[in-house]
Amino acid sequence: MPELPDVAGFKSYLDANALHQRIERTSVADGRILEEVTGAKLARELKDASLEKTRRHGKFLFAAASSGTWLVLHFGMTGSLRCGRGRGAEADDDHAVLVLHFRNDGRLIYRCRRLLGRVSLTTDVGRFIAAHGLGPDALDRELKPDRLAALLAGRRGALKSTLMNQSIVAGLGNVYTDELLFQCRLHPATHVDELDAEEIEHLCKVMKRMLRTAARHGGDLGQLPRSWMLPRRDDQGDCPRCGSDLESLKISGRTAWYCPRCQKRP
DNA sequence: CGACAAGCCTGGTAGC
DNA sequence: TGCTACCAGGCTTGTC
Repeated sequence: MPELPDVAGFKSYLDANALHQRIERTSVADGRILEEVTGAKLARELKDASLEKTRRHGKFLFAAASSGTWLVLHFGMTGSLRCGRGRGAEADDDHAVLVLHFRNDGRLIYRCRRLLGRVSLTTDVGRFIAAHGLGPDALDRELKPDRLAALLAGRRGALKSTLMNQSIVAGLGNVYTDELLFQCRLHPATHVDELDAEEIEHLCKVMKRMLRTAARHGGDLGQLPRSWMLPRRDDQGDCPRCGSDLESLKISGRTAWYCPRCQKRP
């Protein structure tokens, strides 16, 4: 379930392990993850180049190759990165879908168990973001409360699905949206048009704080504050605040977990 | 065996 | 009437 904090973790991982190494060859184990690019083109563009720096926007990770192109990684629900060295580094990895083999015998492995992730190339990150209709990154400094209010203005759907809409704000998924609603004490069925300006301002501040905290830990659930609901988000879970059993319901086809006592319907 | 989880795209439709 | 926003369904596969 890679959302913004998890992708931020992949970014740090790639930065620490896979930059400035010359790429000898690229292999694609399953072409279904490729978007508007062929395996042959990907290999051609990356051969003899090295990854020099990375950028993240929402749930997308971009890695600049020295050849001038950007490798675009989206992780779907089950994607992740891993680096290996030596023979057999990916032999034990059934879900290695894309592998960059470096000259120094290291490799960057993009894993994707359910093949819902996407790999692409772009020459212009800004244009890619615009073409995919992505809204501002949820941690963008320019995304202040009044800007969020403007983005939500005129919307009438459920707040939860609206926050998960990547064309409005990029980065939040099902899991962190539940946590955000929990921290704001908003019932998951709350609709956007029920919020006043003050509530949107609070929502914005809590969203930033939550995502910054989670991103610092690379989305590692074990390191999140004890006051958070997220690690308990299942039918065994109880509310870290009041101890009530957590409940779930479906909002736009997605499971929403919440505390029935702390998150009252308005 | 069928249900379910997740992100996101598609297509039908509800609502202004 | 016409457009947009909304939402259910499908993709995918491992797990229960």
